[in-house]
Amino acid sequence: MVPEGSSALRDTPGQDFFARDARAVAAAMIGLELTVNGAGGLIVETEAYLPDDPASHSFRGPTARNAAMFAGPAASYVYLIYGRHWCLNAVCLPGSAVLIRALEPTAGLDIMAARRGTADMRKLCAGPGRLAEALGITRAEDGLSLMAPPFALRPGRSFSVVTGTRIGITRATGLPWRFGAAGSPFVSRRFG
DNA sequence: GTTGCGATTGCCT
DNA sequence: GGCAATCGCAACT
Repeated sequence: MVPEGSSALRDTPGQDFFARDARAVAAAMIGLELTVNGAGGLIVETEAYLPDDPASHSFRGPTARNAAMFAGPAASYVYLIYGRHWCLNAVCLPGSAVLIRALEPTAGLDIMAARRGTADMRKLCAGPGRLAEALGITRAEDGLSLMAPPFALRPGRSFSVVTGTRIGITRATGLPWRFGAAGSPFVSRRFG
């Protein structure tokens, strides 16, 4: 029996896994192992963004940038932030997505260290921009399915899930839509 | 056509 | 803790 409030998935996520409220998906993604061309790790931090959410890129409807957010469940949504960092999302129901914010590195450590220019495991994938850089994600991956190569998502480890407020946003602050693996040293910021 | 700014990071004090 | 970097997008004239 798995304790309530913890993550545990036995099977590889299918489209139905993503076709749910983004908050439920964000919590359920904690503990999954995500790799891109063999490099990646366990998801330890996520955030949910919804259609009627002022902080979401989809808030004002479809645009050129956010098209992937309306491409259907399990699509990736990759965007550039501050002119320098790529961020990876998992699309859920139309106009909603889960920002993948941090991984506990488990696979392809050498290539991720080379891409990041550091071997510090704690900083390899701690933050959405760092994670994308370590996995080699750019605009080229925008709109691709997370259920097919180069992506791979499969059961990893069960964690107790904690929540907090989303990071770095200026609108709709205060909502507890950030999810993390309790006690993980690989998150971008500690949970209060 | 122009302008303001962002779901971040790394370097500096 | 403060702040510059850097550019594509979307809002606005």
